[in-house]
Amino acid sequence: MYVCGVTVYDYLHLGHARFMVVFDMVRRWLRASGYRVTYVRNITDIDDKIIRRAAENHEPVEALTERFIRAMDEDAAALGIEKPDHEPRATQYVPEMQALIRRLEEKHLAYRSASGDVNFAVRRFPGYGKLSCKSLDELRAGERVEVDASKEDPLDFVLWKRAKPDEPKWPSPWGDGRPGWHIECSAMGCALLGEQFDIHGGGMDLQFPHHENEIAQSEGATGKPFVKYWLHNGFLRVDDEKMSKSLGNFFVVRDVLKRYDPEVVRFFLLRSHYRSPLNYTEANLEEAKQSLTRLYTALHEHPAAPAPVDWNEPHAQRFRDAMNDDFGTPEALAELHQLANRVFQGDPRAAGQLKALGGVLGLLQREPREFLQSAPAGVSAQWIEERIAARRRAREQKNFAEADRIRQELLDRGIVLEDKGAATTWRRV
RNA sequence: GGCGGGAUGGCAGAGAGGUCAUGCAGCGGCCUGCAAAGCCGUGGACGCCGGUUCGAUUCCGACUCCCGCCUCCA
Repeated sequence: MYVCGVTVYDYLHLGHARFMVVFDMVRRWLRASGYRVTYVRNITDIDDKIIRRAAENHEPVEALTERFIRAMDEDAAALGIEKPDHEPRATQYVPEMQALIRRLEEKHLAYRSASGDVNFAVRRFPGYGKLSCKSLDELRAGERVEVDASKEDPLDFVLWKRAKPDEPKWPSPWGDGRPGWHIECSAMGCALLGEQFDIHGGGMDLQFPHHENEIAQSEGATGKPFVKYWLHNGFLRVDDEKMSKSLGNFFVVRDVLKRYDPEVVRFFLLRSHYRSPLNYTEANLEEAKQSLTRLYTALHEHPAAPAPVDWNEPHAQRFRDAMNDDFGTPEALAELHQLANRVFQGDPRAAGQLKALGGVLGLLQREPREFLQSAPAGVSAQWIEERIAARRRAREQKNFAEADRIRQELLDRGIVLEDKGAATTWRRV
């Protein structure tokens, strides 16, 4: 499985988090289903925006990309995203890209333009547009952007860019330059997974032109079908508009994680189907938190020993059916709630299933207490225990006014108390 | 202009030709010193107009509205 990764010139935003969580889920489900999965997620570490940002910062390109790759790794790990098997960087596969471009030249699918770039000739590749259901004559290239007059067809895309002054460059048969954006995925997918592979993923917006171009490059060069299944995740929206850097309405993952537990964010992202648009609002995140808290509360009250999933059990069967039907995580999560209901009703086996099935989605693996008591701002556990002890003394003396005052004092700091008979436990709001 | 996707109860969000989504919120009860958590019970929905059908929110057609892509974008 190959998934188009991130161009590393800034911190991850929630849209990145969504595709990374989604394909992490896909990989986990395929693995749980018994498939051997090799997961490749590339890193684009050379492109116009990176070069521009590095220049603005007065730092070398490599320093910029290294910094943001490290930041990406931290954010991804926080969200419970497992490392892919391979994370190839574009700059490490320039020879493979050049070899691919040469094959395209031999097949007369690529040409050098007057500007010195090497372009792909879309009109000479018969299937162009088949993935996105577009026909070349329907597309309006240049309607919103000026077209390079040296292209044979306005929709031709660049494979190799002629070097400009003060930009990173590699020697090549076509002179010094650097690769175009689309060629890297064809080259790296081919290098790591072969000329044909099963699954290719990415965001909706990559379907055209990026993935269309990948097909043209790969199938043009090899003459063989490139990918069996294409998966495109829906967008994260803000106020019902696409969230993107160009619109400036994006939320950075690390900012969101200052306010929400990373597992809540993961849960929020899996609550809707991967192809649906998902609206980011404070209220939705809050709701995801409540919902996940209920599941952890069930595991807290009835601790479950680690155990494999019992796939013969009805809840697990429905969970599996939901996941097998195009990765239906909303229904699968509903099944988790059904199990939590069973746990609260006193079914001890349900807790084990709940935890095991949660694990399949990368959820519910923490100590419940740790989740329920995570990050109350500015207070220590000792102080909380001291207040609880003071309240217990007040209650013993039937001084309920004082007991309630202490409870409110804690609530004002985001701590909720729960009396279980004589004992009192606490959790964050 | 072309292509594609969507409209579900207060909110989020699944789904199926006629019996429950699920969670949060609401309401009644139990538990509790009072709460919280939990339990029991409960109201509330399928954009609009036609058609097919014994029956459609679920199928078909028109309409309205929303969103995405056609430019870098997850």
